[in-house]
Amino acid sequence: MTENSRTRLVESTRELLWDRGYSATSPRAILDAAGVGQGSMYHHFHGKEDLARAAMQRNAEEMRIQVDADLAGPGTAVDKITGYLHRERDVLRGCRFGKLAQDAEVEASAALHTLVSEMFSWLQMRLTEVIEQGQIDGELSAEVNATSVAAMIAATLQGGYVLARAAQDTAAFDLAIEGALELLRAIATPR
Amino acid sequence: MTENSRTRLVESTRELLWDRGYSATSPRAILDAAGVGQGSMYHHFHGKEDLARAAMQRNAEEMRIQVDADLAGPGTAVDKITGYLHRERDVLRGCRFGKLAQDAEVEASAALHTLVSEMFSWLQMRLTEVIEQGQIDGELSAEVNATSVAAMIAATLQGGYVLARAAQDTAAFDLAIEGALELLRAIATPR
DNA sequence: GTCTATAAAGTGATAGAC
DNA sequence: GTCTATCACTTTATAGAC
Repeated sequence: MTENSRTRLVESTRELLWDRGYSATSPRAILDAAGVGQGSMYHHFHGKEDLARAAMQRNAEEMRIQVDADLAGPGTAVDKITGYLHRERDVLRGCRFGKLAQDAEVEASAALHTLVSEMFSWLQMRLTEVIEQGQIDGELSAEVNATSVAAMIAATLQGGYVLARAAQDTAAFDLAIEGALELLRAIATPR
Repeated sequence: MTENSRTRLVESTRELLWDRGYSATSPRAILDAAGVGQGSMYHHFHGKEDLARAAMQRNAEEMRIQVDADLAGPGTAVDKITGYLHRERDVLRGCRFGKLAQDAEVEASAALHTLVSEMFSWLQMRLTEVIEQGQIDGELSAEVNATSVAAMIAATLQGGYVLARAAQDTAAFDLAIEGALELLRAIATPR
């Protein structure tokens, strides 16, 4: 049972980080959610920042597995990106990393910010690879810059979360994704 | 001089809201930045929320004027949207409204959330109008859904801010914008 | 109209009992 | 390894002097 409190702390932190971000998440709220005392947290972790780091590392592991599952599957580049963008998401809750990227206290913490930064640069690299392969295969126009299209896709996803949250309606997210895919198909050669 | 303290409070709040969001901005920080005492704030406003509302209303006025200036100018639909997307921005500071859309305390306040929500629905409406006019003029393909392309453009902008902030580098923002414009031009008929 | 003093509650962290 | 008690500090807000 030695690892049970630790795990519960990390899982509670992951949920609270997702809903309220880092700055607005108090150790007290984490302890209440995990159902453990304060001493337990300071035994397993150095403090709030250290606990958040552990939670974000778990998020990164899961995210990489999910993205790889979407992008490494069979089909064309458009199929892969469509699969990635259409994956079921908790849209109104937002992106676990996107929310933290905007958090001033995360930005002020090198340890925390690095995790966010690396996640997004890895994602854009993976998307770029898929688009470049599509160009090599003659599926996508070689005229476009693969890096910028990859950035546009990652941005549409992140911005879709923002628009949906502003409208309190997932429709805005779905529309943005649809728009990106419509335009992506416009640079695909009919086969 | 009766309005001087009030104005200074609103302006300081606008800056702090932009940098730290709503939850993380304390009345104390606002007072320090404005250089006025606490009684002054509670004389002019009911409290933190009321002051934030006044600051966000000012932001909304400015935003509408700027967007109208970009989109109501001369040129084609692609020209207008290119002008809007290429407007000089303080990218690493992010979007005044996008940041607040993600703030849990803003979402919990009907008065504050409404301002964010109305801003984004108005923006998407204006972008949709421009794209629809481009389709009527035969400049843009009638095949695409104007509403979804408008959502994609708004999302690319918001997401571009997120990516740039994550990378601490405006290049990610510029790439995303470039990608969106490349694809937009792909549905424009050469003239 | 603006100030300072103060309050009650919450913050992140430490101490020490068990 | 986990608990509760406590700390110094900050939060949003009110009271009352000037």
